[in-house]
Amino acid sequence: MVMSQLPRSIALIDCNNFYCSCERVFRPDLDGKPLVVLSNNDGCVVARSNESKALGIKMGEPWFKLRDLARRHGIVAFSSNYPFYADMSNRVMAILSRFSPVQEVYSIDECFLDLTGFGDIRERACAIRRRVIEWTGLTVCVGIGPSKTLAKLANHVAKQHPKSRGIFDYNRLTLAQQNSVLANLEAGAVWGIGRKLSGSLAGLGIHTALQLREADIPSMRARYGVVMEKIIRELRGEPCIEIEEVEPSKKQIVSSRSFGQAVTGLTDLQDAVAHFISNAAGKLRRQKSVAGLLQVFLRTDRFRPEKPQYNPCMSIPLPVPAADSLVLNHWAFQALERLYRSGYEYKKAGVILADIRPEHIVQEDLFSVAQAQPSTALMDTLDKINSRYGRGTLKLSSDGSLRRWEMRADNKSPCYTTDWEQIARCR
DNA sequence: TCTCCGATTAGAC
DNA sequence: CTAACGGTCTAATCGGAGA
Repeated sequence: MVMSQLPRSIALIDCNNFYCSCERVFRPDLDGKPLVVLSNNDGCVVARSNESKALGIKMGEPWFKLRDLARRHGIVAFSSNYPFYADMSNRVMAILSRFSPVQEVYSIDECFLDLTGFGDIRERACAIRRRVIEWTGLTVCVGIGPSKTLAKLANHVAKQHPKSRGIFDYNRLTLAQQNSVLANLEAGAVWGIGRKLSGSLAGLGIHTALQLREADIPSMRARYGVVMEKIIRELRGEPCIEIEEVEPSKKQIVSSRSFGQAVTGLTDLQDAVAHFISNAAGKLRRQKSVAGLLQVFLRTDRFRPEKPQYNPCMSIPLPVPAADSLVLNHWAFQALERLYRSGYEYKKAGVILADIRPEHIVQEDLFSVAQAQPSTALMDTLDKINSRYGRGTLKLSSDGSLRRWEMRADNKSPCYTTDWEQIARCR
């Protein structure tokens, strides 16, 4: 017997204007006002409410260029509050996970659910929306399609058309309707097609998602590689990108920051680097890995080309792979001392942990005296205390005591959901 | 000539 | 008042060094 394969129903659920909506949940007085949330250092716009989008504010725009517009329209700008958004995200993801056994948390505000085989998909999508709004105050859109790429695309359509009321199921369309949806979408709206690629595609006369779907796979693959082939196949309804239920462990961990003010002295840089190391090493230990390579880099202000520029970087292969903050910090300081030149205004610094592998298969140096990683126990204790009493309760003595490099954050909301002290402070 | 590596690029959010 | 332009991550690709 030949079974005709029903298309899979993959849903992409995405919170609308996530960071702005989080802020609004606890500030209903801001309903109807244009809101933006700024990146670290209050640098760029990374989230906009509908009112801000209507004012023509673009994603990633530098905030200082918008000061005038902001004053004229009473735009409210929040500094980003990541612990708060992360907590709200966890709540949303926990709710969504009840609607399917197969979930991939794709980003802080998005996840894929496999809804294949559930009876009334549209009813299920409605239930998802209702539940998330009721339990968190956040609004989500649900896009459904036979592949992740088409689910993303359906989600995009759901967001664009108020008529869809937040839900769009590509699988329910006739072939003619599918064609018309794709014909009305720019190729650049397809997941994986960014600025450069849409420009290049336009040169080939490919402007719409429909034209991209119809493109010749062998020649597109020859020109652009495997990724493009997968995108085209997925647009044709052939799933090529699997749902990843278990989060793969990181292959690289970066901790870096732009400074609130230019930094010139070595001690300030050491202070910042110690902070980056404890942050990165903490993440490394959380995923039970060790790093074999450490990189340290410094940056001057690239937006001021008239000032002397110096952007050095140093890689240190570690004699024994490590996750110990003290060990990593030791090597980072060695690198920093070699990189540092006085007379420059540093605007950013960071560390990168690479060559990452699981901690348990670490091969000890054959000839070293068996010294079972001296401060593993110390790091263990440090991690436990910090996770119980809050990040930054215990830290390296050289970490963050000077804080001259600290970021700008002029309008940060309280950590409403994660910090009792700050909850007490709101009315 | 082939392979491996680091650096660079492109994309996502 | 002024100056002010993010952070993390992956995969693919490229080009040079070394086998």
